[in-house]
Amino acid sequence: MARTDERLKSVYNQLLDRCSTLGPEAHLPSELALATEMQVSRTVVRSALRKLDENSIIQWNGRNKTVLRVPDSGDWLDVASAPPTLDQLESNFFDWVLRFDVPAGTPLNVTKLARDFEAPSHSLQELLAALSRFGLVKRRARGGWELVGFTEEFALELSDFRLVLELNALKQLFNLPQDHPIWQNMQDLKAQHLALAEEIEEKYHDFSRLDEAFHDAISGVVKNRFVIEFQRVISLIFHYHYQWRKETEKDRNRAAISEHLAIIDAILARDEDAAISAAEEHLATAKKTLLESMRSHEFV
Amino acid sequence: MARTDERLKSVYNQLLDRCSTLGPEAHLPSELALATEMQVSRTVVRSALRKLDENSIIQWNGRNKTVLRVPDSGDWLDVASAPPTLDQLESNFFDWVLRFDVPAGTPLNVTKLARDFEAPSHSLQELLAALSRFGLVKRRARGGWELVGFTEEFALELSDFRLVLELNALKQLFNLPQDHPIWQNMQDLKAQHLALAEEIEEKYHDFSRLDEAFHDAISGVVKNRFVIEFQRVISLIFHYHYQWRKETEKDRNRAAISEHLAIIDAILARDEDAAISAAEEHLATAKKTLLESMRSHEFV
DNA sequence: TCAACGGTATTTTATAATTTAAGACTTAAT
DNA sequence: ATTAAGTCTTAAATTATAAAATACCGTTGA
Repeated sequence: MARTDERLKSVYNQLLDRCSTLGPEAHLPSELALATEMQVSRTVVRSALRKLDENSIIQWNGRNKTVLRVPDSGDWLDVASAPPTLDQLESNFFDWVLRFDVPAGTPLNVTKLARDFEAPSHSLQELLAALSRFGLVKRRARGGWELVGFTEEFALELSDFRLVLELNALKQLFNLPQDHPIWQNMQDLKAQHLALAEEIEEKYHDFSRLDEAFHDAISGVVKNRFVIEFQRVISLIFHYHYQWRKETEKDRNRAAISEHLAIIDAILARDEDAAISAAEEHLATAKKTLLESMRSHEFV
Repeated sequence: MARTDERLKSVYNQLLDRCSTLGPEAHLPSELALATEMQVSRTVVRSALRKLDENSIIQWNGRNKTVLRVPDSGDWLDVASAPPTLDQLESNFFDWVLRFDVPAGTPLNVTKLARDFEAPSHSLQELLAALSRFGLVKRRARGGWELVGFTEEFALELSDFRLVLELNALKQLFNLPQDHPIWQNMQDLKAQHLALAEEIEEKYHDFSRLDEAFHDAISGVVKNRFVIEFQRVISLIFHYHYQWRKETEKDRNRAAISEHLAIIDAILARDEDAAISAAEEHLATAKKTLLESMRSHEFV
């Protein structure tokens, strides 16, 4: 019923390492120096030093910290595996929802999810609170959470919003100076697309990576925290979605490559109108595919 | 270390009310009926019934629940005032940040904020987690939170994003059928703007409400949960910001009214290009004002 | 006979106690 | 005088736990 002493253990082990390399009789640096180096507070360093003193590995007396003996292998504490970060947790969550086609309206059990994802339930609560802002989950009337999930409506709205953001990015792209790296980046992407088109029969799986790179390149020109955050969620959802909907992957990717190339060519030709209409077309296809694959799975 | 029994107390009191009106000898409805009516689980109803039985206000025996006596005023339990909802909490938070010009980088103390806002610290945590998605606050390296806040950069990005969203809304507006309520709405708004322009000298304070109504009307045509959520945050920030930055309010509002009218006229004339350029102009002014008022406060 | 009801047991949620960690301030040593 | 160590207060993170929700099952009575 308190926080874990993982940090203490970690610092203790790091100090053991230090004692090993320094050897007996050596003196350890100041508390502050150690704290800064190990990126923890002095309190933790002092706790670890006290523990080392108790275990007679060092003798600690004021600012005098003398190594008594070289620690042996049994002295190291095994530090529990760190819980997943919020980003990892988010990925896990999307992964779970899409992999198991979790239907809309499913009640989300925080405790169970926390167990499954091996995360503190408290982090789950936070993740759900954050996702509720995007309308992906919602709070139930008398406590608990519920998946709103990937309904058709959600997919439509997601795609529409993606369109707004990408067209905006595209417009901004044309205002960039000639020496901006984006232009070279587009040349490179064109080459990569052409290369993949050649070998689409075998390597069609590689498209997913290229797709992400392409959209990231375009969206990346917009330096706006709101756009960036949304883009993150959008690409996460598209990414996971396509990962579990692979029926007509080859054909779909072949088509997408030529659509990408149309956009790239328009960009390289500095033809804004052409680029925008090509992008509109591409995103319309993406929307259509998303909806079709959802329906074919009797998803929702 | 458990949830509060506020719900139990509330149900207990409601049952007391019922006993009062029914009078002695009367029978209470079934557990399920009571639970459905009071929007709680049967467990709570049963706990409350047990308590009433223990206090000899009713006699409870299986499905027989007889009122023994009319409760007197001392029987009612005083139920603690409900903590603020997440929406209220959010408003309180913005209010606090802008009212006190809380500078960027300020560490946010969850416990202290929870005390100040009289909310469970757990709700604060949730709010911060959600706001971090909009880049308003961020998690610090070793625990805790920090206000990113209303830096100039933030304001710029906010305005830019607002522009993207509103122009998008405006474009969608022109696709709406002739019998859509928006057109009448615009007529009404025009009248209200003209009326306020007449009396701007005295009533310039009323503009803030009208401004919100105008922007809400335009943004409201977009039925997209992502847009709506963002719009909500954006208007919240603009709202609070203007509430605490009143220097040149009269002039600013006078100018804004005529800009609004330009947009409205273009909309009513079904002139999309004119509407868009008028809106671009208006939002550019809003951005300029936002930045100026921030600078004049040596804000940040 | 069967639908509604109450009893019981099992989750699940929300909260607060608890412990670790952080940080501010004070004192001591070089 | 400057830097480090000691002391103490406060905050954050996590778990233990009571409260509430819910699922299940036997019972009652129309």
